[in-house]
Amino acid sequence: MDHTLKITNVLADSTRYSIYQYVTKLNQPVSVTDIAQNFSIHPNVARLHLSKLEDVQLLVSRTRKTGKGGRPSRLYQLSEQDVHLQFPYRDYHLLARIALESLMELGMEGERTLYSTGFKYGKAMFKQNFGNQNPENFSVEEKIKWLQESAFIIGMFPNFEYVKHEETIFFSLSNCPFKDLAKENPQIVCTLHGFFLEGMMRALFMNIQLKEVHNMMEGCATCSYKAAL
DNA sequence: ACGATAAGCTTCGCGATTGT
DNA sequence: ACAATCGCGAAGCTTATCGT
Repeated sequence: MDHTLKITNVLADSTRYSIYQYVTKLNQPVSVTDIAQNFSIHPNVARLHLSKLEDVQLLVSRTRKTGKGGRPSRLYQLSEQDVHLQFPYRDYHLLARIALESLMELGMEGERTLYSTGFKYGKAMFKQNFGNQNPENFSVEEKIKWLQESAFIIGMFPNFEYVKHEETIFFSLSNCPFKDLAKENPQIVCTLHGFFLEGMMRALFMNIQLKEVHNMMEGCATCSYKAAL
């Protein structure tokens, strides 16, 4: 069967799609038992769903020795390989590469423009979703909730932690929407992503300063940031 | 080497849904 | 109305690892 058809077929099942989203958000390997418990389904069914997702390379699996004896359990996690579906066919990834390379040709000026545009788009992205609200009237916790919802819309699943006495928000991203491009040019793309995120946050927190703490391109499980309010 | 253990795999049947 | 397909659960089988 055509690979595209296979993917649509696999994701057409709502349980399977939910499992895929669950694994994406969790950003941790899951076992058949985990899925069975979380979705209240029989382990056989969970296994079937997971193996179908693996079949189309949305997930990959490996075995885990328990150290307790017994057959090792199988752990499923997100595939590093990106799966794209576009109808009709479009190649925005190629367009992004062309645009990025063109900007880099312009040197420092191009780089600065890239970052300021990223910032602008981050801010606009947030305002597009929640622009009608006045941030003045809301608590930090409520603002964080908005940020989280806004990030969900564009495929990021951040975990926020607000440390009140330090006036600081820590957060980590398990899924980078720019990962594909970041692999080719981590320095530029990750910085751009930082500016984009800062733009999003600046829509809510007027004086926020964002700093990258960990980067998944350097082998960390997530990208994490520290934002001083 | 072998038994115990734990987990995955296979097969079958049931019921619901969809297609002809 | 009937056939085909699919999701699901149960049961039994197989496989891989550990401890003795």
